[in-house]
Amino acid sequence: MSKQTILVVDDERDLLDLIEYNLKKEGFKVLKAENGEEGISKAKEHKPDLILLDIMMPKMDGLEAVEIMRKDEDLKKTPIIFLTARSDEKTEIDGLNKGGDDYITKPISTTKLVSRIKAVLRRFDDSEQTANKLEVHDLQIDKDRYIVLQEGNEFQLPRKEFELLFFLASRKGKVLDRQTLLNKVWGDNIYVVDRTVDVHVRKIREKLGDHYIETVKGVGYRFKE
Amino acid sequence: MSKQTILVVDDERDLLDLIEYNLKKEGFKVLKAENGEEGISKAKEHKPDLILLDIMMPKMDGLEAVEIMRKDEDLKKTPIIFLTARSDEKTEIDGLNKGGDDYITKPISTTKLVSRIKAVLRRFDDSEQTANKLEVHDLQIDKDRYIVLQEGNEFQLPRKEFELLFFLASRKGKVLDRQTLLNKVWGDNIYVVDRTVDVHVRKIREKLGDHYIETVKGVGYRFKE
DNA sequence: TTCTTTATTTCCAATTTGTAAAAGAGTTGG
DNA sequence: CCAACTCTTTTACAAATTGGAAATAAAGAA
Repeated sequence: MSKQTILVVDDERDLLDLIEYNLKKEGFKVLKAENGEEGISKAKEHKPDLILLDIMMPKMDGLEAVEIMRKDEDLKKTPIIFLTARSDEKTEIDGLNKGGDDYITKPISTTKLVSRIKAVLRRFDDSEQTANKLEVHDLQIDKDRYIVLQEGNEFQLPRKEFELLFFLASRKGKVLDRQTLLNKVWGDNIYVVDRTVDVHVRKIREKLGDHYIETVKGVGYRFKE
Repeated sequence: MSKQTILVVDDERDLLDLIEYNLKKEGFKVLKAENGEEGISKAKEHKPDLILLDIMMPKMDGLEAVEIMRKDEDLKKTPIIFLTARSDEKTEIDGLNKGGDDYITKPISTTKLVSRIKAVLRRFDDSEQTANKLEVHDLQIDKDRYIVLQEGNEFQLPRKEFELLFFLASRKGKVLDRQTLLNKVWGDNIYVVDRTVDVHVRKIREKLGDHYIETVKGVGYRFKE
């Protein structure tokens, strides 16, 4: 496995360095940013595996930053751990509602920090990497171009439909329940009703025909083998 | 799968009832408590699958309660979701450090509440550890695909029939009485008459032939060895 | 035979999915 | 910045399937 990258966003430079030192010792690649804006731009640029985000910062605070990140397609699924001073009694609590995945209070025990990071990364690790091009039945699904070819015809599916199709097709034959699909395709911290999956399945069927995705009643959906 | 139990601890009786109503509608079993003490004792007694815990309560508040629960062997690993009023700016943030697993602010959208609960439960569900493929006699039973293969022919059994067959086959040779089958296949707190098993056995025999499942009169059924 | 247990059928209820339509978000181009 | 689009999500209702209870028949044991 290649080195995992962690972006640390905090306005205290000393703390930033301390964290960097400890994470590097653990074999992570570390990026630093000193405020929300810088954090966002570095996040977009480097797509880190995890973001450590201070809540209290000048310019743009952590909560604002999260809201923006969660709207970004690429960052939507990136796990975020908040850092917060224990005495921040006024800090908004709903950081987790806004899309954080864990919470760590300062002062920080570096041991704890590392183990929390590893725990969160583990939770988000979907090791199941697949190639970017799939050929199944008479379909060619190209994730680089977000395009589906069916007997020479080119379909440009909307993002969610495409990703759902891609995920199902990459696990051909396996029945996947709605919750799994939501977690894997939509992301772990996105909460939508599971019937949303049905609607997308229907739209895919509408465009490509209904012989690719099979319904397994009471269980979920399966890409035909 | 059997019904999952959720313990809701909150001092506002109206809210308690509202949550109960919505969770029951979703098929959860619901326990209620109106303060921390009651919450702890009910938690110890019933070992719920998840606890929804209000932070602000008279007598013993949610954070105190969590601390105690986390010291209890049985409750240590039970996921906890905190409920908190949006305006509780003074509420201690470190609930999550003390062992909370998610945070929900009031006023509560019941749709969101339910999906968060399901997400957390899912994260904590480590039950899926059994092999998913069985080969017995001339049958291949594949739980990933929810498919049974018999000499090249593919059967797509309805869920209950499939699960019953899978369960029996995975305990080849062992006689299982109806009640056991009901508990294991239907779920612990589902109450149906035990003749239901007979009907499903018959349907399986109808499709795959009656030489797989043997009747042991007065006792139950056995998958042929 | 008679009593008990299981097999089988049938019917209805409950659950699950399909479908359409509307509301909500986000984008794009003028 | 607005208007028009497209995409996403929710909601409501229809359609399809599954699951369960009851009734009757058949089989086995005493």
